Amino acid sequence: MYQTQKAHLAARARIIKAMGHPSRLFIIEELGRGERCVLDLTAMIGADVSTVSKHLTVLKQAGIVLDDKRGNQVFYRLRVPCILNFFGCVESVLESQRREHSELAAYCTR
Amino acid sequence: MYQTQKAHLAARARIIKAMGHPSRLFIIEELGRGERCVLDLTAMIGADVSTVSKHLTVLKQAGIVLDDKRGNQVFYRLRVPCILNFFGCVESVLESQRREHSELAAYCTR
DNA sequence: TGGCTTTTTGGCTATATTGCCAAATATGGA
DNA sequence: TCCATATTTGGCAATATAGCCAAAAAGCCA
Repeated sequence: MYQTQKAHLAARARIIKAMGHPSRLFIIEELGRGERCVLDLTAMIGADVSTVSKHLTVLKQAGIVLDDKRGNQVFYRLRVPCILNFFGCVESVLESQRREHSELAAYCTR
Repeated sequence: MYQTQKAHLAARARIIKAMGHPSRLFIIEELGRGERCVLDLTAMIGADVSTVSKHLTVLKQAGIVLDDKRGNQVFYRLRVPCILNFFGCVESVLESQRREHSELAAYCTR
């Protein structure tokens, strides 16, 4: 196995792993209906707020969701519409991360 | 959240979780090309045979792969063609498990 | 039978994940 | 400013996961 292939597999695995939890899967489905704040999701899931917040952090770090702080609340939404077309979505996430990285790189040398 | 929804989410999560590892993702892709025995995969992955065997067990228990013992070797293959159409695949796996369960139930009462 | 190959299992350690509580942080409003 | 609300962070304990080695199990062939 090549090193580049390993890295690619690890990147995919990171995203898929982030989806591999019932509460996070629920969050993804719910965000498929529209943006939600942390307490909304917490009420639906029925766990501690801090737990839900950490799940959201996992999803954010995997590049699956985006957050938007408005006033007191933080609204989360899907970064890419993942639910129906998943493996394509893994690629979309990776691609948009690559885009972001190259934007960042371009910004730094500007 | 309803109990049935929870169970459904947990079932999905189990399958996705099984895919959330680089070596297992590699195995899935490789099996997408055709059946492979354990040593074939082990050589490609470059880990201990026992490690690869355990990854295959995880995939098997998740309903992602099937095994077929022929003589000395065990050949693994995908149970459903997952790679392109993933979320549909989650459902296919679940459905085929349901089918299997109802077959089993029918068998037991026969 | 005995030896070789292939695969699985048991056991162990290291590491990661999950979930809670408590505390910190941030924001808006009285 | 002070308080209430919303969210995140730190810390901890319980549990799960990953990887290796050694050993067991199963099949083939001489």
